[in-house]
Amino acid sequence: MTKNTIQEKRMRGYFIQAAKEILRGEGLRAVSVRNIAERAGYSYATLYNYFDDLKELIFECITDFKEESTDFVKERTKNSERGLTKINDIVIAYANFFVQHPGIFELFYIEKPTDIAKKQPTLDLIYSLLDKLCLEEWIYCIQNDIKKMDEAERMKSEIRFLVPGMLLLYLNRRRPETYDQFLGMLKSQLNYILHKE
Amino acid sequence: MTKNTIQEKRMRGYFIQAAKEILRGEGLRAVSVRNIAERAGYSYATLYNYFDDLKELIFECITDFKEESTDFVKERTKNSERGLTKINDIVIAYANFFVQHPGIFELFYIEKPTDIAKKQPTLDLIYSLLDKLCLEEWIYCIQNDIKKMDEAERMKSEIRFLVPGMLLLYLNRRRPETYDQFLGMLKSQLNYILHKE
DNA sequence: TAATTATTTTAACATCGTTAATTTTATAGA
DNA sequence: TCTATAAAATTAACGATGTTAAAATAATTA
Repeated sequence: MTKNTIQEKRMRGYFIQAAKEILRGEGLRAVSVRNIAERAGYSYATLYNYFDDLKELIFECITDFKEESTDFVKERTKNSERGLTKINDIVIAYANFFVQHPGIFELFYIEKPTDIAKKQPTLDLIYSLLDKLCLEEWIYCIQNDIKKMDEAERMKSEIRFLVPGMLLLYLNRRRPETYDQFLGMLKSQLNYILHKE
Repeated sequence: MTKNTIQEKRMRGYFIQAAKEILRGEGLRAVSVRNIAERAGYSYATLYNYFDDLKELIFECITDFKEESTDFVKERTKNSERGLTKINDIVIAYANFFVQHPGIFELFYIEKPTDIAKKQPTLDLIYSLLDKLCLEEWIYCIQNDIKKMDEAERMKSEIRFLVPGMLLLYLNRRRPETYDQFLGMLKSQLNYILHKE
């Protein structure tokens, strides 16, 4: 059944593209089978010729968005001074991406995968995304004796929980209330984690 | 319309009770109007005589669960040595409560309030819950010169984001994979936050 | 007991994801 | 080019969902 022909891939692409547009614009709760199909220019049942179910389609979007976020962060930090400064900037850019696309945050961190089996790699992808974005700079820091290995590990761990935690409270609970406050808080937390003695 | 008679309150209580049972047992996605009403012994439309909509009922449950979590934490930490040790224990007990009741975590931190206006106090409640649980001990620490005021503030802030962040990744993304790993990580992070110099 | 009010229930609507049956389109062989 | 067959897309339908309006029942009052 999985012929994976060019046409088949193209069709999948149409639906994925449509789903991504809705996700980006209106978030996860605005997505529906009929919604996506209409935007893709097909009937709702046609979708099921190319995806097992809606979940499969949605999770296809994740890998796409993962690359978008990676590009976004890299573009924004390509001129940052190497080392801790760059790590700082990467984390801020990463958080910024999700503030601009709350629907993608939902997808990455909140949406429950009902059937976990198949998507384990996808979950790994998300969990290690921020780590991967920073990896190169952490290596740089260790090689240049800016931080020790175990220090770096602890900081990575702190940041790994800090960012989703702050985003969750800001995007879903509006705490703090303004973006400026959010950014200020993130910067101060980061500054403290990275530069404490 | 809001007569608030005893009978009216009783009726609301029946529905709230039913909703809480489902939330506790099967989580938010298992909750439905017909579901709750059946468990409460009434028809589904009767619910709308006592609540504007399902959301209102669900958010009523939050205040109830808030007290349950407070009791849970207090009971679990009443014998802890005062000061940083007790703060440590409170945070761990708090996290533990949500691990045992993931549906309540969803309600507290994840579920999006579509109409924010009315529930602003409820959101404050959640945001400051852990802070409140620890407040007494932080005062103790400051008064006994264990920590300075600004140090304490920074630690409170770190913990405020750490706990939801870790819970989000563990409960919704199964990272880390086992509860033991989760607990170990939480303890090590807490230990570092509270005792770093 | 009769009339009125309050409460509860049933019926209905629009939406959702998904499947089966049906129609349309494309392909193959003559 | 016409026809038989395979592939693809569409419509119809099912069982859910939250919510509202109309109908039926129960409680209260005169």
